Amino acid sequence: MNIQNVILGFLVEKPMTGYDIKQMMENSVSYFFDASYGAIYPALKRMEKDKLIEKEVVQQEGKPNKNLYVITLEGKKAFQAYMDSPLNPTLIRSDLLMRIFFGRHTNPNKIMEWLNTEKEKAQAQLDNLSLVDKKYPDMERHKKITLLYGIDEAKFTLGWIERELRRLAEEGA
Amino acid sequence: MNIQNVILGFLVEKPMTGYDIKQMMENSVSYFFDASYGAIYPALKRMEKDKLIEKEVVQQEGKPNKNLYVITLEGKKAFQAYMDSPLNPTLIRSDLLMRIFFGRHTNPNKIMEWLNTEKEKAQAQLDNLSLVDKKYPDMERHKKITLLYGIDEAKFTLGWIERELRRLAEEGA
DNA sequence: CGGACCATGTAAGTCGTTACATGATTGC
DNA sequence: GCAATCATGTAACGACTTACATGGTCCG
Repeated sequence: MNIQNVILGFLVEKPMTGYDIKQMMENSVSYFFDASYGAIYPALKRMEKDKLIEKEVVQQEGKPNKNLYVITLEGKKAFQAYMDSPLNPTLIRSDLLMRIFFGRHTNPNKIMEWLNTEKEKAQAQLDNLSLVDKKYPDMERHKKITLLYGIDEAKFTLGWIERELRRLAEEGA
Repeated sequence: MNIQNVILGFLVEKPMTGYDIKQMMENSVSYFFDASYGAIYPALKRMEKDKLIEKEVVQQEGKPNKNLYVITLEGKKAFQAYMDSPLNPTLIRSDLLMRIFFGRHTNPNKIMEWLNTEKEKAQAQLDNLSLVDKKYPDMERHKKITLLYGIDEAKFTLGWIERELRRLAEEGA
């Protein structure tokens, strides 16, 4: 999976601008994929050149013009090829776990700080996704599956962090 | 967190070769960080040039020579600087979730295939980590915390996958 | 005698990120 | 008046991965 596959996936569902795509990603897949504008815009250019998508300039009053991208037949085929290709392994890179792993070379307070930082993030994630879930009760089946996964995962992470914090507090006492 | 920080962390604990470091990573932090030889060896060279580590060539009989790397005082300081720097956010990139997200553009069988592929991986992860846990009962505290996290996470993933598989089977029936 | 393990390295390519650059409107 | 939102883009750089290259020992 790369940025191109993801963009194709969104454009299969409806035409969008680079800006739209970024917004979409942020409030739907951000907890398992993210991309910057610096990745999205060049990708769109490349894909247009490769005839996977077509640009349609939309004039707007009081706003800058938009480049609305529409997927082509070739683009749809490329997306299908991605969906038919072998599954790529999940990538995880956790600075928190790495630091805990080397935790004996720091003081316990720092570990608690890290855990608290991460706890807030997990809580924010949980709140945000729960809100999305409430806001769109008729969400498409598959999108809902991943959303619920995100919620479950945030709860799992939160639970783990809280248990660790409690343990560290007890040991410190 | 980058490869250099991680290498420094290992070398703080004891001198190692590039090969050792790779082995270590594979059976301790591989479920939240991984690196290839193509990343490790160049990093070691760079770090030696930067005086963070020193090379000691070890002659061996019947085996190729080893480059054993020892951390310097400067290296230890660099590691401490890393441990004192702000925590970096966890990075997750899940092809499985992305494909499920776009799952309505494929057939249900494919989704079950993906889930089964991932289930086997999670099971292998769980078995492997459980074995490590059993094998080293006196593991250093912090390393054990991350190991137990890995075990819990694998169980969580496994549970989720199994629930989804059951749901899909029921709906398909 | 073949595969697994030990051991190190480079070159080319991929795929991004960060920072910079621009500029209008809307709401507080 | 200032921040946020809308909207697009580039240049420099970073941080890898993959494939290639080499070669010895140990075990079944």
